[in-house]
Amino acid sequence: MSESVESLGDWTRSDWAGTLRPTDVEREVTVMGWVHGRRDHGGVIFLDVRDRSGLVQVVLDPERCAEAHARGAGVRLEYVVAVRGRVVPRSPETVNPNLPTGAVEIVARELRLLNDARPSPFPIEDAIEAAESVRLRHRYLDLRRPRMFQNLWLRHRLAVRARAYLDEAGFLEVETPVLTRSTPEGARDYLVPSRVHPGSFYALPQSPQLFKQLLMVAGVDRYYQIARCFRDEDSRADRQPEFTQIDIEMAFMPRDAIMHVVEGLTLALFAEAGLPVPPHPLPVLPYDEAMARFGTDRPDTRFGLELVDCSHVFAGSGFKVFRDALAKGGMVKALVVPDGTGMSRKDLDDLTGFVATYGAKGLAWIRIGAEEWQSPIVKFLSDDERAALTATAGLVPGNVILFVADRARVVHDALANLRLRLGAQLGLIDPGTRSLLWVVDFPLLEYDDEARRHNAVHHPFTAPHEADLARLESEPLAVRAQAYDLVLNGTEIGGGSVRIHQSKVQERVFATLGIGPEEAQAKFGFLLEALASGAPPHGGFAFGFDRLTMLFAGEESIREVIAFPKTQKAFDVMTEAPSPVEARQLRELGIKLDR
RNA sequence: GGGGUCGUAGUUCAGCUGGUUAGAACGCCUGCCUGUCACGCAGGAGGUCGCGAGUUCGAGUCUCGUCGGCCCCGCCA
Repeated sequence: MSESVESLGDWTRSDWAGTLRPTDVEREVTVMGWVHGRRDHGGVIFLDVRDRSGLVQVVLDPERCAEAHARGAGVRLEYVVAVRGRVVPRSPETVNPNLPTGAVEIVARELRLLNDARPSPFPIEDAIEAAESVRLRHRYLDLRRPRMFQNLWLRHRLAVRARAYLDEAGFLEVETPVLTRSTPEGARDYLVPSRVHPGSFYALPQSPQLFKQLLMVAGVDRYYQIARCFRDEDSRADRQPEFTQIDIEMAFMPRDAIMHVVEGLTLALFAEAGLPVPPHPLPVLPYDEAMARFGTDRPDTRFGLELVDCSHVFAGSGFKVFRDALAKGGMVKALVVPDGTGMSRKDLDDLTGFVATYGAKGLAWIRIGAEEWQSPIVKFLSDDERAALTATAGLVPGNVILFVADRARVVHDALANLRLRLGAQLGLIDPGTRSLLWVVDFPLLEYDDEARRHNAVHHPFTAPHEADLARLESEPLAVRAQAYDLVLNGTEIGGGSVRIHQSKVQERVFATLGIGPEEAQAKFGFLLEALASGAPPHGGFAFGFDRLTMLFAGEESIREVIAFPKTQKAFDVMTEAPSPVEARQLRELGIKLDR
């Protein structure tokens, strides 16, 4: 076929294929795109020509234009064509109501075959789902599908809107280095060997965190960047080794003012995505309350089914599992399923297996009947306990109450995930509603049992609440951070904090984290020097841009909103990266492989 | 690192209790067809059943290992 391929010549497109309407009738148009469908009736041939806007039917009529018809005989699916012709109305019985362009068609006057194409490994259709690895291997074909183009388009619109919004608010987009310094905090770094410094490595940034703080010291005052970030950790449906943040930092702003700017941007992005703008100002939920009510710092508040703390009920219980958990400083919490009559014994067993993945050793349950309680554990409960439980949990017949007893961490983890599963399973979530809220007042530090030291919950540059600062050394775990997360439908779409801008405070936090002065100097000396050089009060935020776009697009994986994503093993099946390199390249870098 | 699940034609899948020639649809190729739009009709090509061992007279099917995709735990803001 390739010998019949023609040049584009001086043709230019006059119209997108999918935009033609009856108002275009009688116009001479030129459309260009891919052959999406071909119906050859021996005489007349119909071509569906597709571009990113949609498709339009082209008629190749041997009586009206023999040459175009002859060319059309050799055309196959996904060949690239340019068509010149007249837009005509279709006769009433040939109108296709399933197509936006279905009331018209183009009668070809000239057809140019711009390129041929091998058969596509999968149909270019939204409705037909090919295996993801096949789609990724031929991503350029996958992206021809309307849904995928819509996702790219939405992502683009959101980026444009974010830039416009921040520009109007006085922010500068500043690029920060991609080749930077490894900092052993946080996630594993992607490393890049240095040729001119053998044995030394750059790290790809996990975020531009330190650079944006330095820009505040520099007096930029308001910075943003749509920044690529890298983390060498295992992927998930919502995690890729490289991902994008809308990264923001601003100076001379207290926490609430920063949150106000971020909130304004978020609402603007909702509008840009064509979604109803959530009620605002947004609800603000303290971390402690989020954990108590939902067991997680990113609650999905589209439905109830909140956790009920039953610890006080079982303090001296005859049920050993509960009593022991409490004696060890743990807790007993429960979910009350309003109508559990449809839950079988097998359903309950499945849920037990489910909570086990989060470390819960069991899931106790009681089925509240009109006459009696049905449960393997009911025989251990006293009348007083039953009365107290009924009052605490507001139990009524038909309920099923599900308990987890363990350390707080396990109880919350298990019940938070169980709550989400039941919410979905019981149809408690109205897919039309959206829950957008702030979670604030995170603890500054958490205790790492294994390493036997304190870790920063957010990162080590997060400012403590001023009121809590005095307790940093005496009661470190009681110190709240000036940090804030934005949560949409139970997914964290971004987070930020007021940063420490005084080197004395930064040194105290480092000390509490067990980072001595020498180590701090070695790892973050440049930051401490900058803080000592007139750093203004400042803080910022970072949106997970992929996640945000995913949620707005209604997709279940960020791979659907990333043009060229990697597999779970961080492999690019199209380019086959990563790949082995030439021995010479390794020699230049001074690298010897074990194998 | 661990758990689950999947892997059969280009694609999506079926393939029973292990049984001799591995099927369907779509796509592809050839021919026919002047109003279709999931066009239609006739014919045809196309398979390392992911890979490797093992059990067996015999393995797509059973066992073990291994590789890969996806989901999850660990890890990770």
